[in-house]
Amino acid sequence: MGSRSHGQRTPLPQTRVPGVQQLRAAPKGAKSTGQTDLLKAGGVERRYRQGDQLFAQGEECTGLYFIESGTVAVQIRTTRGSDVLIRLAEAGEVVGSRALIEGHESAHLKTAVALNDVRATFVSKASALDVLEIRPGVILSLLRRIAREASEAEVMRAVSMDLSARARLARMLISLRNHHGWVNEDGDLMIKLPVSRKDLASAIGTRPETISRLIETFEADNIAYFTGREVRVPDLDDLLDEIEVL
Amino acid sequence: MGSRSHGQRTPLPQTRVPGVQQLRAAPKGAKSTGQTDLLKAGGVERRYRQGDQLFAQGEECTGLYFIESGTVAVQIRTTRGSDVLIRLAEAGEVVGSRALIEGHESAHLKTAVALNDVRATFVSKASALDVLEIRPGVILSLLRRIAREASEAEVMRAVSMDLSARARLARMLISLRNHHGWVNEDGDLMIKLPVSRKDLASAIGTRPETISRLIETFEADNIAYFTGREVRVPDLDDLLDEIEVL
DNA sequence: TGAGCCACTTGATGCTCATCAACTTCGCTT
DNA sequence: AAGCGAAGTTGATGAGCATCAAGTGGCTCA
Repeated sequence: MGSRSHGQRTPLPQTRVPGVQQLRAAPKGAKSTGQTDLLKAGGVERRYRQGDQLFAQGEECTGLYFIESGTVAVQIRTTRGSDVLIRLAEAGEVVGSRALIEGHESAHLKTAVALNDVRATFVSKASALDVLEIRPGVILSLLRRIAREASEAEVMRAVSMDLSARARLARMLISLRNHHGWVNEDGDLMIKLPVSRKDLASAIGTRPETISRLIETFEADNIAYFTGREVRVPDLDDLLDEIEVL
Repeated sequence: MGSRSHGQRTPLPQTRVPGVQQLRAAPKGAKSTGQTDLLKAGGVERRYRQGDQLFAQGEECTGLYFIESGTVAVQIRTTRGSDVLIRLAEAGEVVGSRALIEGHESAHLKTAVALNDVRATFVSKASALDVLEIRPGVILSLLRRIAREASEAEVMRAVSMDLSARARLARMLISLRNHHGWVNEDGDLMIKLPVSRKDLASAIGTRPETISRLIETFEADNIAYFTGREVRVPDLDDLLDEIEVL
């Protein structure tokens, strides 16, 4: 458990988080890159209610989804029926890029479900490829996005593996802060969990019981207080101390 | 520990391996896609001896490396000085794609070192971007590669986490088979480990001591026999039984 | 040839977390 | 409001693996 700076409090916006987190710093949420607008111009808006699926494992890949608002969970179903949460895709991210990978019909390996009301721009594979053929700039921008996500996932995998469950939960909370965090009237950081504890557990590779017990220890250590799906973090630096920085 | 088909023996080439492994099936090693040849045309060949670094963490990203032959280890150095092996890049793969991500000077997050004699085509960032501007097909091909790697890493991360160390080692061996496996005179599958046990350990998120003990159990169960960096696998199906398929 | 170093092995011990089971609470339906 | 199922909590137990420590063997270098 490495000790960190522990200096001044850092209330809301973009705190320096070392390591992997750097990758997330740049144009993630915010508005689209401009370049990809061209791509989205050939798409249609789709809306989903909480629990709706954008696509399901085994279905044919038909196109890309640009998430405009809301949160999408990307899961994989194991042969034994349990769902593993692969990632949470937030506004500004792209889901379904596998559509572009394979030349011909290929099946989705994952399932994407809306965790709340979601607005997304769907761009069919054909339409996407058309644009990409004639507009190099667009695809370069898309490449950057996907390369970023690739790099992130690679590092995350390695880093996650030799971190304690406690540290992984801390990491999860911090990464949720970007899209699901705010500051309440007392100046405390608040985070609204977009998923159930079961999904939270599967996202960090542990079990719901363990999540419960970790919550217990977090509260005992005055690091984070959980009530339902709301989390209150009295001092962000204390939470940052937990992530055992890369 | 799920029981599998256990039917006929499968000697050398492309066995069906379920789950993640599917992703690797397609154009991985083999020859380049043709499209990327254009990209490589603007590059220069570089040669590295065992132990040489292609680039190091902290250095500026200057371009892409297409690995023509040999094996490259991509590592990340933690703040406490220990190296974590992120991935092994084999012939046909691309290393350093981060060069394209950031617009301006950006530092490598990882270190890439040659595990044996390596031949690579280096394409400077500027040169790459030039080609990409005018040849959409090229970038599309590059995009496919990176998207594939991204998807793989994402799934791997999730899958790896709730697998036993034993299963992860089995997985590692199977994935090494692609580029480091052959069949000996007795018809047994042989694998030449490209890394030390310490690196092997860090690659699967465990410790060298654990690797030792796992080897012990593998030998006790007649699954794989280790002598130095050579591994003999009497029956591939027995090894496949260990991976606790996705 | 021996000293030293590094990779690897082996053993003993304890911590973290999964598992199984029972119980509580919440949200939803009728 | 009662009843139900899913979500979450709590407790007891044990397996898996990290850790610390002490070896062994092979390698290089003086």
